[in-house]
Amino acid sequence: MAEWQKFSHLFKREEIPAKTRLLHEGEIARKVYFIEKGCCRLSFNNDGKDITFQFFFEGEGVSSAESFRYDKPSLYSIESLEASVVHSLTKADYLTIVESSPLIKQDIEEQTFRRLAYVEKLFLSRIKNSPEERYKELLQQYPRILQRVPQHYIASFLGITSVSLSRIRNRR
Amino acid sequence: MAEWQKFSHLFKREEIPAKTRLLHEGEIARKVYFIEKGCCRLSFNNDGKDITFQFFFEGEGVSSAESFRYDKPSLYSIESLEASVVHSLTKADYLTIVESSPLIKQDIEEQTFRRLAYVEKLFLSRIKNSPEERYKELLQQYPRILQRVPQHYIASFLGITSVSLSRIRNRR
DNA sequence: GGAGGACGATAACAATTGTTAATTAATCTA
DNA sequence: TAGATTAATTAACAATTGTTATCGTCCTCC
Repeated sequence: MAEWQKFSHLFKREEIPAKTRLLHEGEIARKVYFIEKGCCRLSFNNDGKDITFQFFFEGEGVSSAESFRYDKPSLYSIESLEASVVHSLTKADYLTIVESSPLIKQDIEEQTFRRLAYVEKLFLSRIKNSPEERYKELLQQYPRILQRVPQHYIASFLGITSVSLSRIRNRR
Repeated sequence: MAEWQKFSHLFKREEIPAKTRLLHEGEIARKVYFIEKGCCRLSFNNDGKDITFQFFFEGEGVSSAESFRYDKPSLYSIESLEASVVHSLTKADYLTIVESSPLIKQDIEEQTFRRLAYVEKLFLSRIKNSPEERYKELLQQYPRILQRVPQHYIASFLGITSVSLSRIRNRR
C-alpha cells in the first residue's frame, strides 16, 4: 500500500546470510520483517526435532505475531533459508506508524484477518489430506516452494519424515 | 465487554434443537452467533466423510469469519450438538455496531487477533503431536469437551477414525 | 413400549508411515 | 580442488492407523 512509503525511513535494511535466525523460539519478537529478497521459514523444536511449518518469500511480511504484539516468548523461530535482504521495523516505530495513520491501522487489521483465513486454510488442508495428497497439492499450487526449498524442510512442512517424502516422490 | 450491552436490542434470541445446522458449508454466512447455552461444532465434508475441527461452548461467539466478512461461500458448516440457545446478529447490524462504536471496533480487532493466535496454536498442536498425544492433551486440558461431545466427533477432531480412538482409549 | 438408528467396542487385514542404517549425491568451505 | 559435511535415496522391519465388518447397547421418536 502506498501509504507505507511515507514511513520508509523507519525501516532498516538488513542483509542476512543463509540459515540465520532472525528470531529464536522462546525469545520475544522485537521487530517485524519485510522480505525484499530471499526466503524464510518458521520452525520450532519438538523433542529435539526441528519442525518447519511455514515459508515466506519476497514481498511478504514475517513476524511472530502473538509474541510481537503481547511481548510473549515466541512459540517458534524465524530463519532465513537463503542469503536474504529484509527490512525491519521495531515495535516502537511500528506503534508510531499505526497511531499516525488510520489507513495503515486499517491495512494491518485487514492483513491480520487475511492471515487468520490463511492459517485456517492451512489447518484444514492438514486435516483433510494425507501426506501424499498434501505433497501433490503443494506441487500444483506452490511449485516455487519445491524448487527453492531443501527437501527435508518440505517433508517437515508436510508433516512427514524426509524418508517418507522421498518414498512418495519416487512412487510409480 | 460492557459496551456490547448498548446494542443488545439488535440481537435475536434463537432456540436451536440438537443437530441443527446454523450454517451450511458452501453458503454465505449472514449472521454471527453468541452461545448462551449449548454447544456447536465446525465441520466440513471431505469425500463424503464428515469432519469436525472445532467446538464452541457457552459464552463463545461462532461464525464463519471469512465467509461473513467477504460474503464468500463458507468452507465449513456450523451445527449445534445439543439443544442450544444462541443470540444472532445480522451483518447489517454488525456493521452498524462496528461503525458506531470505536470501542467495539477495537474489541473485534483484538478478538480477531486472539483467534489467529488460537488457530496457530491448534495448528501447531496438530503438527507436534500424534493422535494419541493429542487425545491425552485434550483429556488434560479440556475434559469438559470429552464429557459433553460424542466420541466420534472427538475422533474426527483428533484427526483419526472412531475405531482408532476407541483403540487408544482402551490401550493398557 | 417397540423399532430403528446411532454409538462405541472389537477383530482381522491392508496400507502407510516411522525408525534405523547404509549408500550415494550434492554442497559447502578451507 | 579435495575433504568434509549435509542432503537424498533406498531397504528392512516395526508400529500405527485405516478399512470393513460384526455385535451389543443405548437412545430417540413414533
